[in-house]
Amino acid sequence: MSQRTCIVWFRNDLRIEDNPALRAASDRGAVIPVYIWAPDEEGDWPPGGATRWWLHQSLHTLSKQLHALGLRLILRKGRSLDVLQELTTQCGADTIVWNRRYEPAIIKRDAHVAKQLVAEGLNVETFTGSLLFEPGTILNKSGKPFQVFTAFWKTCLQRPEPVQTLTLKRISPPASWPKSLSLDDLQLEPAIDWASGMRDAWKPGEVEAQKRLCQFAQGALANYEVGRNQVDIDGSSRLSPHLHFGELSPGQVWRAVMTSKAAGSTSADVYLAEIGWREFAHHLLFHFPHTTHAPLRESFKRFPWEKRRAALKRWQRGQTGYPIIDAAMRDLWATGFMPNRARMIVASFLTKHLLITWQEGAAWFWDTLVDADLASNTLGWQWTAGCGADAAPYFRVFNPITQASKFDPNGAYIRKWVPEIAALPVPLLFKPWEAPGEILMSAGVHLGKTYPKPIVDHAEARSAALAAYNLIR
DNA sequence: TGAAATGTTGGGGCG
DNA sequence: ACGCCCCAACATTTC
Repeated sequence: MSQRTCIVWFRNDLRIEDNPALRAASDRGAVIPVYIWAPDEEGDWPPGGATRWWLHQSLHTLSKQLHALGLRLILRKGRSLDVLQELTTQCGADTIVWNRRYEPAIIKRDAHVAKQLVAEGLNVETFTGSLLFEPGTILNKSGKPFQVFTAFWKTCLQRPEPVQTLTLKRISPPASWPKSLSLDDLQLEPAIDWASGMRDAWKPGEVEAQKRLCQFAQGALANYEVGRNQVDIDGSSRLSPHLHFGELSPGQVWRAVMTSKAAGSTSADVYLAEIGWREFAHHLLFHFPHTTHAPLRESFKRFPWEKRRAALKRWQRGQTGYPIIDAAMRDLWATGFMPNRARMIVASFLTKHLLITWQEGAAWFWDTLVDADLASNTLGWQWTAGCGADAAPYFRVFNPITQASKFDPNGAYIRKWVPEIAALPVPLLFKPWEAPGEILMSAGVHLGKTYPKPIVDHAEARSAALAAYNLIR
């Protein structure tokens, strides 16, 4: 009697360890791992440039890992349902398994795919693989979704702890392998090579993700409460892209924190709460799928956003004349990343100083971040703009000078990314327009030529933002 | 997971 | 010694 054959549909779960779908498949019979490139099934959010670059590297390492287990990663592109149907027929597979994703367009697609496959007599099993808590299961006393983080997270923490880790026992290949495209056929990498900054900053893939997790849990975690805000030394974990692509499961992160020497400290709790925000974002998107493009708070539909093409471009390229903003935006452009503190500062600047819609900011982040995640991106931008769940009050306008002096006190971050003003001393480095002529001269800075004058005046922009927000109160 | 304006307090200089 | 003013430091409120 020939063994059963099971297709594992890999998506944002590009790992071997603690992978419920892969584990289930290996228990069922022979395993055929598949990745299908289908960007036009992602609704209004096809993967951006940085995401595609990362995905290429991550698929490469996953493929190598599977090879070491005696398997292959079958790569395909096209309509997911068509590919899966073709493969099940070709391989005589009777079961298709995957770990669930929660983006609105993907939920719809997956439901359709599952329905069709089941209608053909195939077994479909799906799993919770990228979240600690399944969306829809964390509700308040009246059975509604939480819109305030602390209440949400408190409820999560009362649930049984995620303690299990799934490991593979044995895994067997099918009798024969179906055809696969080569990774280059997917054309994920940029035609013009702009990714050198990303190559220097990142090592995608499960093995490196595990290393970074280990390093973080033994190192920066202990000082996370303070360190996460220090953009100059970067005390953040930098695990977000690994989590987004599922190279790590949140359960693995959870356990690494709980078994580290920092376990139980305030820093450990603060870090776990960040994992909690990730959960919160996914749950919110699940309950309020329209928030990817519309504000959660209805009143913000009336907000007088301004169309400022030129200003948007200067923000995107790090040419606003505010050093901390420009440093962060150039960091993003070069490395596909920005520390969370910097994200809040630049997001506040775009929406409040420039009065440009958060959707424009979200779109830019979507294209440039290696950790671009629809749920987190949506929550983050709506939070900053003041129109989302548990949002920052509308009158909270970050002062880019104060923020820089607090979180980049020596100016190291600014000097790294805005070298043309590096010779200025602090605190003038944070506000070059206040520097006396002779200091600018000796630092080789010519405002308006070698570095832009500020795009707006802070005090004026602040009161304009407050006035605009008053209109919709 | 702010910033700025306004209010209060208390030490020290000074007439 | 005393009151007055200045002002830094801190607290509160307002946006």
